[in-house]
Amino acid sequence: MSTRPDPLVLRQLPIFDRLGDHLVRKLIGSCSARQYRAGTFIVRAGEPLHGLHIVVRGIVDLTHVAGDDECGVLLLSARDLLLPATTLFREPALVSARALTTTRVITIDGATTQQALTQSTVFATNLMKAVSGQWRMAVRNILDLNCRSAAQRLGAFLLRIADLQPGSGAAVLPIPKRHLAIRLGMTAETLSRMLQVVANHGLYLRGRTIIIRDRAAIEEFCGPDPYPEKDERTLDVFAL
Amino acid sequence: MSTRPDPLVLRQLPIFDRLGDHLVRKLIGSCSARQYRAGTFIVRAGEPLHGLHIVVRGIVDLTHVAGDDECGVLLLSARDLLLPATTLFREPALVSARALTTTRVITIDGATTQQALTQSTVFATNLMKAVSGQWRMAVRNILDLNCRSAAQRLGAFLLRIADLQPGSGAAVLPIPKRHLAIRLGMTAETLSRMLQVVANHGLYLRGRTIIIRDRAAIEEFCGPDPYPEKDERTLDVFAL
DNA sequence: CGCATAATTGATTCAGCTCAAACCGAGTGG
DNA sequence: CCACTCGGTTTGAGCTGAATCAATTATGCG
Repeated sequence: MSTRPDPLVLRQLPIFDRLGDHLVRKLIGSCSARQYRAGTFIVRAGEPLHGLHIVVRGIVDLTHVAGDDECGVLLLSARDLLLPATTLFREPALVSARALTTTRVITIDGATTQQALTQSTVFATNLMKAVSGQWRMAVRNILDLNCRSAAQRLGAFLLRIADLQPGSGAAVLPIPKRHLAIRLGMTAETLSRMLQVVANHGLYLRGRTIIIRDRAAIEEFCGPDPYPEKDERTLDVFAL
Repeated sequence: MSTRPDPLVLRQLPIFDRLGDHLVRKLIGSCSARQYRAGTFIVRAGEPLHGLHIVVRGIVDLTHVAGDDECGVLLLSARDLLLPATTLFREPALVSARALTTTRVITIDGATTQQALTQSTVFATNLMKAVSGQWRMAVRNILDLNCRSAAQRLGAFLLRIADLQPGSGAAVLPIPKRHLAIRLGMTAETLSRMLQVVANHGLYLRGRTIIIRDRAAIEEFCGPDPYPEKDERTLDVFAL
C-alpha cells in the first residue's frame, strides 16, 4: 500500500515551482506515498487531515455523502492538492474525498509543510495559487449548476475532458458514468437521457470514448462558457 | 468618492494579523479607499482588478450576469477580500462584483501587495487563509444548491444571518429580497412563496426583520447543516 | 458461465420557473 | 392632502426539466 515516491517526478509538481532545491529536498524527504483502490475513502467529512496531500495519479472526487444520496463538488486529478485548507488550518474536512480510480497520493509531513510555509514566501505563494485555482473551479461549478441545463453541463464537461486529453486521439472518460452524474449534479438516469440530447448536437459517448462529430454545434448548444480562461492548467489546477 | 481610510481600524483587518508594524504601515500607506452606491459595479466579469480590494463596509455580491438573468455566487461583507486571486495572479475576473448597499472598499496597491507577498510568509499565510475561507463558502453553496430545497436554503440562510447579527435584538436582512433570491439560486417569486413555507416552520420575515419563533422547528426543517463549523469568522471569512 | 453492478428505458410526479396580473409603499407633484 | 407613478413584492395559473420509481438490458468479473 505504501511505496517510496520518485523524487524526479515530484520535483515537477507545481507547488515546487521556483522553489530552492534545498527546501524541495526537505519537503520531498518528509513525504510518504499511498495507493488507494477505486471506491476507497481518503478522508471522510468531519475528519481532520494530517499532512499536505497531493494527487499524483488517478481521480479523486470530493463529495458530501448524506445517507445514500451523494452530492459532488469537484473531481481532482494528478497534481492537484487534496483539501489543502483542511490540512493547513487544521479544520475538519468539509467534504469526503474518495478515489474513483486507482489513485496514488503523496503526503508531505504536516510539520514540515508548516515549517516551509514560515520559511518560503515562494512556497506560500505556490500553495495560494493552487487554492485560488480550486476556488475558481468551485465558482464555475456554482455558475453551471445555476444557469445551465443538465444537458449543457454534460456537453460542456465532456468537451472539456476531451480537450484536456493529451494526444489528439480518441478522448476517453476516466470515470464511470454514475460518478459523472454525481459530479454534474444530476441523477444517473438523467445523465443517460441527456447523453442522447447531447448526441443530437454532435457529441457522442460510445462506451467511454468521447467523439466530437460537430464541434461548432455542440459548443453552440452548451452556451457561452461563462469563463474567460480556457485552460486552468496555467493556474495550477487540474480539477475537473 | 475617495477619502483617507482610518489606519487604526484597518490595523484590525485579519490579513494584518501577526504582521509586523513596519509592513502594515507600508501596506496601509499605499492604500486608497472608495465608496460605492448601491447597485454600482466594482468590477465586471472579464476585467482585470488592480490592487488588493477589501470590503470595509457594506455588502458586495459576486454574480455572473448574462443578459438579464443573473446568477449569484457569494455575498461579501466587511473584512472580506474581494476577488483576491484575480488581483494576485492577474487573472480576468470570473464574476462581477457589485455593491448591494452603500459600500466602502479599500485598495492596497498591487505592487506593494506583491512585494509584501515576497517578504512576509505571515502575510502570505493570512491571504491564503482568507482564500481558503472563500473556497469553503463556495463549497457550502454547491452543497446547498444540490441537496437542499429552495425553502431549506432560505431558512438556513436567514437563520445564519440572524446568528451573525451582533446584538441579540431583532435581526435584520441587510439586502433587498430580490438580491437574496439571486444569491440563493431561485427567482424572486419562488423566494416569496418559500417565505410562507419557512414561516410555517417557525421563522418569519416581517419587512426586513427576521423573527425566529421556533428555533428547534426551523433547524429541523432546514436539515442537518452539511458543515461542521458554525462560525466561519474564525477562518477569516465573513461572506454570506 | 452466472452473478453483481452499471446503464438504459419508460411512466409518473413534483419542485421550481415563467408569464401575467394585482398589490403595496414611498416619493413626488399638483 | 390626495392622486399618481414606479419599483419591489406578492399571488395565481400553467408549464417543464429533472427526480423518482420500477423494470429491463448491458457489462464486467470472479
